[in-house]
Amino acid sequence: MAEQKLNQLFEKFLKKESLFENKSVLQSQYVPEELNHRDDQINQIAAILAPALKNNKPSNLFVYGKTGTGKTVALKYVSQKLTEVAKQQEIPLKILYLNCKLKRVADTEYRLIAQLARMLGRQIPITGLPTDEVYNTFFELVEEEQANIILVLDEIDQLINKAGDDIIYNLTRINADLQKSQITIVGISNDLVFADNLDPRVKSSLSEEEIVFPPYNALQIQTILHARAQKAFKVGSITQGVIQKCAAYAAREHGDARRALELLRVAAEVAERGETEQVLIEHVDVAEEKIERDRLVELVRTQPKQFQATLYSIFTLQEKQKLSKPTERQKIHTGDVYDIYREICKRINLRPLTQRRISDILGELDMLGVINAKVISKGRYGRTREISLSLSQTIEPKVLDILKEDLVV
DNA sequence: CGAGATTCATGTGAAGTATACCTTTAGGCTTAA
DNA sequence: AAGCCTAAAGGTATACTTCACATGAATCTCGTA
Repeated sequence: MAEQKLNQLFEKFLKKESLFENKSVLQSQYVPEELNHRDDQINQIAAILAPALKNNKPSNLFVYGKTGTGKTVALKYVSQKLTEVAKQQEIPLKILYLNCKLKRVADTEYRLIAQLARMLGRQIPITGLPTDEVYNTFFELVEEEQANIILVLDEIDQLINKAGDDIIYNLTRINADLQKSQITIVGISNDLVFADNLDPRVKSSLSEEEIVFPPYNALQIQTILHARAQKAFKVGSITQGVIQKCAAYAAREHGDARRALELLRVAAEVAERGETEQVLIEHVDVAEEKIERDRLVELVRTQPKQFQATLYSIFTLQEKQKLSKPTERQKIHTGDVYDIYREICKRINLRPLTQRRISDILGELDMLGVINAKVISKGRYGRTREISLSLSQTIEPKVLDILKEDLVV
C-alpha cells in the first residue's frame, strides 16, 4: 500500500516539469559571475589584496556590514578571481575561508587554529594537544606552503567575544617568524561597533584597511533577484510581483539580500511541491514562515540537552502564566526558570547543572535569538534576567514538539 | 521630605574539578637471525 | 636483539562547579526643615 503510494509520488515527480533551471544559483554559497551594486567594494578589496600577486604581503583587512549586504560573497568573488590569476601565473597564493561562528568548529582559539591546520591538510584531534603545539603545527604547515596565505575569518566578532582578542594578536605575530610564507588576515564582522572594544594593538593591526558594506535598498535587491532568477528558473516560472514581494520583505529587514534570495528559492520550492505551474505571490508568504520555522527547528534540535531542558522550562513557565493570568503577561525570572529546570531534570533523568551555569546558558540562548533575556534590577527585590520567548505564535508549538521529542518528556 | 544606607536575587569573574582525549614511554611479547 | 603491541603515565582543552564578590534600584531610616 505504502509502496504504491510512494511509486505514484515518484512518478508524478518525474513527470512534472521542474520550475528550476538551476537551483544552486539561489543557494547562499553560490558566487555569481556578476555582482550587482558592489563594484566599489570589490575593487577596494581587490586593490588591497592584489599585492599578494607580486609576492608582497597585503594589508590586513577588516570588513563591516550587516547580514546579507554581500560581504561574504564579495570576498569569495575576489578570492576566486585572485586564485585563478595566481594559478595562471603560477604565483603561490592560498586563500582559506572560515566561518568563526560555527559552534564546536571554530569558536575557541584551539579550535580555530586546529581547523585552519585541517584545511591545510593535517588531521588535528579535537582536544588533548597543547594549544602552542597546534600553533606550531599550523606554523609549519604555513611555512611548507611557501605562499602568501590569506585567512578570511567570517563573523570574527563572535569568535573574539567568546575567546578574546589575543588570537588575532598571535596570528599577526606569526608573520614575524615566517621565512617562506606570509599570512594576511581578513576579518568580516556584522557588528559595526565591535572593533571599538578591541585592544588597541589588535585593532590597529587588524584594521590596517577597512571597508564598509552599506545595506541594499529595495530596488537594488530587486535587480539582484532578477539577475539570479533569470539563471535559476525556467522562463515564465515566476509570476509578476513575486520578486517585488521578496525584495520588499528583505528591505524591511535592513536590506538583507541573502534573506531575499532564500525567500525566492523557498517560495519556488513550495510552489513546486504544491501542484502549481508558477510561483505565485502567496507562496512568498508561506515561504517566509517556513524559513523561520525551519531555521528555529534546526537550531533547537542541534542544541545540547541542557540547553533544550532550559528552553523547555521557559516554555513551561510561559504556559503556566497564560493559564493563570491570560491577560497580563508577567515576566519570567532566572530563579523561576531554574526551579522548573530542576524538576524537569528529575523527571527526565538528566543531571542538573548549577544555577551559575544555567545563567550562562540563558545568556547563550539570548544570543541565539530564541529568547529575550535582559538583565534588570528590581530594586529591593534583587537583580535578575527578565526572560521571554522570542518566537512567533505560529512557530512555538512546532518548537515545543521538537523539545518534547528530544527530551522524551 | 530627601539623602544615604540597606537589601535582595542573582549577575559575574576567577579558580578549581571532571571528563575525554592526546602523546610518550616502558614493559611484555613475538619474531627472526 | 630487534620489532611490535599495549597499557600506564603525564599532559591538554573544554564544560561545568565552587567560591566570593559586584550590582543597582526599590525600600527603609533618620536627620532636618
